[in-house]
Amino acid sequence: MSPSSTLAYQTHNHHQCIDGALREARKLCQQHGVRLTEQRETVLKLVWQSHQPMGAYDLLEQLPAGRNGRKPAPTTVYRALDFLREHGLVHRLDSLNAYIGCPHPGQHHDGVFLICRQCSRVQELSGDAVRQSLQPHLADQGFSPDDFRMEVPGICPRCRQQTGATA
Amino acid sequence: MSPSSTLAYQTHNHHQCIDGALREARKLCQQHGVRLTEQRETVLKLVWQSHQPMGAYDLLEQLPAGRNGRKPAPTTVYRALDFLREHGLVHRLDSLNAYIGCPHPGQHHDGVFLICRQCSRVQELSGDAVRQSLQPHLADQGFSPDDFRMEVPGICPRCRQQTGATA
DNA sequence: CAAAGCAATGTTATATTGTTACATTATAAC
DNA sequence: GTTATAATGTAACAATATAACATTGCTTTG
Repeated sequence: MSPSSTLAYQTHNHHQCIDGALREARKLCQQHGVRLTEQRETVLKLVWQSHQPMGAYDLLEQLPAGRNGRKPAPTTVYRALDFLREHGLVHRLDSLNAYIGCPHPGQHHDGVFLICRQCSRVQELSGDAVRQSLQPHLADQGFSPDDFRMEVPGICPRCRQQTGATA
Repeated sequence: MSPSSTLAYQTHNHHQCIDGALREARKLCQQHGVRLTEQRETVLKLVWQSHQPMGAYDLLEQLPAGRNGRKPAPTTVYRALDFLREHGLVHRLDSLNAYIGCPHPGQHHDGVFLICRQCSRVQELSGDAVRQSLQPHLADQGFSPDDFRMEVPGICPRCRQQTGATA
């Protein structure tokens, strides 16, 4: 696991996160034989501007106007997000209607997302433990899962320190 | 765990599910000292008409007109759903923007929701196993979780039999 | 290179889901 | 009964997402 994947709740040089994400993205798209166009890369950069998930319309607002000088329409950003999600570069957080960059694209597509309800920063963990623990119960039910994504709201270490919250 | 909580993917007398849910709801509301008004009960019944989650506007369509003969507004159904959720009688499935009755209200508020992508029926399991398996990793991160709800899309035993799907 | 075919983007309109604010009515407490 | 509070009605609107069709731009191949 790359170092950048455990940094959401620590001070770190975020440029490295961004650069790493873009490098990974270019590599993966080349491997998959698909095009990381300028717009797609722009949206990916916008998603990666922080470890906080971004709404589609927030991203839209930040997209630069096209050559005609007009602001892009929602479709634009949704298409870019669809592409990035198909190739595992971005995740959608259903509990927030928001999107966040994947710190280790191409490795596994499951994941546990720790979402701080205070600062809204998100840390992605591997979903392996959850999958393991769940598998026997699913077998009991005869249920065949597609994936094991999970969103866990709570308080991150940083915010707990600052506010003194204990729960 | 009551028998009704393991029946979503089996043929069963669904009236028992409905009756049980209403009985439980009345009991719980009395215990909590809150009012299960007619509208709230109506919405709860509508949610429980099947093991398939219902969208808020689907519920709204089925709500009877008031004494003035006019159809209720969205607020109406959202308020009822908010109430039912606050008291653990109904869950919201974020991945579907839809609502489903809780088969064991008042027991635990976590849960794993198996969602069949074919028939869209939902089976709720206990979230204990998931919580257990995740706890050490959360401790590693210093993260204090609020809850452990999880939505797992997949294929239920019934649909797998019918379609021969293997994955 | 030119033309064809396909991928990506532009454009417009609309669907779906959910909320805010304020008025009115019903229930409970005194 | 009167008052306080909870519940519901009503109207407008905000936020998120999709559909349908036109246009532009790559890229492949003759």
